[in-house]
Amino acid sequence: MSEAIQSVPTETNEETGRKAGRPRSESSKRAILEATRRLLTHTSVQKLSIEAIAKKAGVGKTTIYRWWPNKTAVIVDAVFSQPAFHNILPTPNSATDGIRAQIEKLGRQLSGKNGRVVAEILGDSQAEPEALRIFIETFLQDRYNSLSSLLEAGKQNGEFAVDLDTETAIDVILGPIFFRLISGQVIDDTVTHQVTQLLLKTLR
Amino acid sequence: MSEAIQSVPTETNEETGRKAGRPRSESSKRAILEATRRLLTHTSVQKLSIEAIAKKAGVGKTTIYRWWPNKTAVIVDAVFSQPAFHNILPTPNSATDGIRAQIEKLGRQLSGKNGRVVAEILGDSQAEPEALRIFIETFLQDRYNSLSSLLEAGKQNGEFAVDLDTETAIDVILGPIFFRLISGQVIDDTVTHQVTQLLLKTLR
Amino acid sequence: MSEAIQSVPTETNEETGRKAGRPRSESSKRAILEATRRLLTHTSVQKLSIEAIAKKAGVGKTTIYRWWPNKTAVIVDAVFSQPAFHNILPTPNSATDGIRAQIEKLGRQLSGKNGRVVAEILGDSQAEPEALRIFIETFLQDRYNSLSSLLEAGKQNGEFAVDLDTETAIDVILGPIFFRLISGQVIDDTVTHQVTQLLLKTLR
Amino acid sequence: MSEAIQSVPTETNEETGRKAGRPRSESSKRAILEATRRLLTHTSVQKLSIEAIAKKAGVGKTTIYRWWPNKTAVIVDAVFSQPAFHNILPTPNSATDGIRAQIEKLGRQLSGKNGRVVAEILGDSQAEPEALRIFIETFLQDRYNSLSSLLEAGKQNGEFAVDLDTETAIDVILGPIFFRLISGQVIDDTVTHQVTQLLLKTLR
DNA sequence: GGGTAACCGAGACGGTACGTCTAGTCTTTAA
DNA sequence: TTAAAGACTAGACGTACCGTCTCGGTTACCC
Repeated sequence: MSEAIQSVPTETNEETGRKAGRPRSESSKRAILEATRRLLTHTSVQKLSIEAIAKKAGVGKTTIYRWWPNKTAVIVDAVFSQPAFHNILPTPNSATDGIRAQIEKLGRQLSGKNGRVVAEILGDSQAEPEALRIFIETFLQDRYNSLSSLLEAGKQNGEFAVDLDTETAIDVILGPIFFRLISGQVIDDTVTHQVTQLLLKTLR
Repeated sequence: MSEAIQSVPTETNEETGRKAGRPRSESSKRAILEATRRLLTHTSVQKLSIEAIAKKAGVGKTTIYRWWPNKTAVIVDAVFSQPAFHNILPTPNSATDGIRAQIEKLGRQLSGKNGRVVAEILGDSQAEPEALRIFIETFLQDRYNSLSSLLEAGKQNGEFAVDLDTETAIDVILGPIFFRLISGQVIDDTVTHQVTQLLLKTLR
Repeated sequence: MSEAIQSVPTETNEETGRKAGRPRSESSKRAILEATRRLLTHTSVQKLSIEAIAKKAGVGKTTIYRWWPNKTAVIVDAVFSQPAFHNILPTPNSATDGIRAQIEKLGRQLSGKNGRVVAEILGDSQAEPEALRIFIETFLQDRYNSLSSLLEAGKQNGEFAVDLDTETAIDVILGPIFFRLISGQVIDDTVTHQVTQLLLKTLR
Repeated sequence: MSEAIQSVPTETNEETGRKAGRPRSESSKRAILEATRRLLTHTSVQKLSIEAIAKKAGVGKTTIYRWWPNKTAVIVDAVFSQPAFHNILPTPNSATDGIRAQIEKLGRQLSGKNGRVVAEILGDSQAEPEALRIFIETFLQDRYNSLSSLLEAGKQNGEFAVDLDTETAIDVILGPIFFRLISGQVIDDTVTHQVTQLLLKTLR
């Protein structure tokens, strides 16, 4: 999202590397994302309005529309740019451990207030494919790729069945957590642990 | 007021169970649900408006608000009252067969256009707990109960592991299908078949 | 409905003048008028709704519509059936005295809260000729006729100029009071007295 | 929010008197008033809706509500901004002539279709003091002031009685015309002429 | 005393308009 | 050229009443 390049109009200053005209205000960007996060603690994604964000951030609506295509994009940006949603995990000892770690991390990310917000974003995205695409690219893709690698590795080193279909396996791994999320059920360590136990049996 | 004794106008008729006043128009109800279904083939759940339904059904807005608390309730009613969504399955030969049948039926119900509509309803419900409750009661509960019974039976007759946690098992069974639904991936017979294969191994 | 012609159904009883069927409920009528009066102390004529009257009177809306053609008719009935609006004055000693009495009585009737209600009724009637007709017949006609008689008598006995145009004279007599009413100015004894003084000079 | 300092965006420009932001659209304003006038030729003031005006003018409802507090304000604006309602009269030879001219002008303004509209506006205003205030300021005040000046002048130069109460005199002058207006009687040159004849006698 | 006609209350019906809200766009001045 | 401000069209929201209708049920007259 951040430094989206877009067009090359009006020359460039050779020395400073700056473009002509007023530069983009980084403080406005920060204010918008911060305002969005704050507002999300009190309102649902659907009820959150661009106008409210603009007002809270002390920013014109146009400024928001200039940098993000729609409401969902702003929210996705605001939510998933938070450190808690970064998908960095230590290199695992085994594929099994890696998958276990992935599920548990996901479970923690989707629990509590944060989980609710993600559910609402995901819910909102059901109506508009473009928003869903952004959600997937920003949040889901990473998890998907990690799991894919782990599964392939596990199949090669004998941890998992060789004839295991990777795509299906990923559905079975991610599905239960997301199902609990969208059906309004609690997600906590006990739950993720039990799911993991059951699943790992399957993959062998 | 004064001497206006003249009978007590029978709040509710004890015998017939009828209330005073003009009775609800069944034809209006039908028109509303039918209009909703028709409009959903061209519009998304979010973009569908009560006003459009009223206009299409030739009905006053008030009539809709009188009988349903909100848009989602109307849509849930319209969609899930269709025969395709009834959860009637023949008594299975075994718990395994029963679960397989449930997954495949669910897969068929959530494929194609119908699936998209359900996804949008579910998405919409993420913002409002009341809507989610309606969705669960109307659609999910039945599937949940059926699976619960089948799993218990399977545990008793030795088809499934005795220490299997029923709730977790259900999450793992329903999760993958719903995950594909809300992440915008195709759901078809091949997919459900592969998921079923993988899962049934787990439950033993 | 169907076979309309046949027989002459019950017409009217020759002797008693009663029709067949349940007679009009006098208690309902009273309740409606009373409720209307009560509500008018808190609401303006325009904001007063038939539904509110029906509810307050414990009466079906149909009953109101059966006996009065519209809201204004009910209100006119409710307001002008009050004793304070009866136009009974003692026989005057002279035409001059009679007119003076008429103006002062009118002034008293159109002062304070009652005046406001009449102004609102009159205001409402500007939009619908039928309502205006009812207002004139119920309230204005009497005053008009009385003044007309007094003026004719005055012309005959020499109190007023013989060439005085009666219609114009009435406009000039009633006009000032009503003008103050609708332009929101106070109407009290001082005002009516001053108007009377000025007018009576004119008529000679 | 944080360090979003960057200038104070100049609430109002001191020199040009312009505010920040897009200025009011004069063409929308014209379209609204024009649409209102057109619609008033077919509908009564009460039945005229803001929605109809907005639609006819090709304007959002919000734009109307932004600039006028209510329906009556729009209509008063639309009606009384017409040249026919400007109160410009040549300097009269005498106070008597001046008052005669005022009455006749008023009579012409309140005759026919225009008169009906004014009556409806005035009627509507009976329910809401704010609307009445606007009506008085926009239409009545001018006439009132003119008459007041003429009467004072007449009293000084001996045309009228010195002890004449100005306020009462104005009530007596304006009253008859407005009374005919709101009681649905014709207003034409004959009528105004007769009223004038009668009144001018009084004032001496 | 049974028939029947007009009444009654309750309240649902198709509509219209309200005044508010938000979306996404447009137009201005200032930086 | 971008920013903030704020006006613009468009259209849905949920509410309030309108005047009509359709029920079950109640009188009061008529034969």
